[in-house]
Amino acid sequence: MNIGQAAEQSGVSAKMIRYYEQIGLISAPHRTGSNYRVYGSDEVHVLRFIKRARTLGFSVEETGALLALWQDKSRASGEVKDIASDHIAALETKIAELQGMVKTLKHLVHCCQGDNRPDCPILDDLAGEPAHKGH
Amino acid sequence: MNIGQAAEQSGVSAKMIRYYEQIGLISAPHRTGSNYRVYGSDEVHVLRFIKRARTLGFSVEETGALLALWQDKSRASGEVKDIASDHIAALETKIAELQGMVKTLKHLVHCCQGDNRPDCPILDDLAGEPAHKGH
DNA sequence: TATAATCCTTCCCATCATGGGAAGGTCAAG
DNA sequence: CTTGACCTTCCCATGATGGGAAGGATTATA
Repeated sequence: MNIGQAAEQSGVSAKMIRYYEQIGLISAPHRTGSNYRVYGSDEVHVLRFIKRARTLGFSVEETGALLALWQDKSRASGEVKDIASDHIAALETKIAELQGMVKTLKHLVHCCQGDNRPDCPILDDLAGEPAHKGH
Repeated sequence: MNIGQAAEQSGVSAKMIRYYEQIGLISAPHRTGSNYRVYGSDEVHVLRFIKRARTLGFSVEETGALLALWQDKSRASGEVKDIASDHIAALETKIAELQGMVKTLKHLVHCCQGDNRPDCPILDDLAGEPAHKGH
């Protein structure tokens, strides 16, 4: 199968398949006499694994670690659990950060009249000016 | 004041100040005879505004729009409110997405023994295999 | 005053993951 | 045998930031 089919079956674009090969995440496939990459179901399976990991927010580097563990028959599941747990913690930190932003912005929007007057507490906040009215 | 002081007083690195100038977010400051950039308190005020907006997760482009509204005395606060509201919606979408990832990962981690046995439901999920045990 | 340390300047490169597109070779169907 | 769809490699762009080199300017110290 050519790279186009492999892309379609795995959900990973042909561009990205070549990129993953280039950075060593996947190994170089066989080539036809005319230099086309040839993939089989094993390779597509690997690509699907990568796609799923990326969808779950693992970085390419983390995905590589998970892939190595997946392909290592004698691996210990503890390592995988650690990677996943670390990733959960990182995601939760990010979520908390975004929630902090939302909270602040909602407060500002709530204070803002949103009419045609130039007075705007959102801009005042950005400019570092003290709030004039509590709520 | 030189760029170093302006950076210190605004919390924006000298590198980024030059970058913001380059992309037109801020205007080019005066230069000394020896080609040093010179900043005053007005410029620092602008940089603080930018810093605050970036901290709240606005993109540089959005920050530029807010900056223009801030500097436009006849602006309507409704425009600002719209930008902020859109940004809140985008943040909330992102948060929901991350929460979805966390939920899936927590489920997988919960199912994983985390011991030295090679059996690992997390990897099985990534590989697209059906789960064997409910919970 | 001479020299060293600290600043400033521009310029290039790297990140991370992805896409766009050009120039050119290959293959299959009509 | 032509046409269109595919493949190849190579370069460039994103967004926001940092690193670092090479060289000029200023400031502090010996």
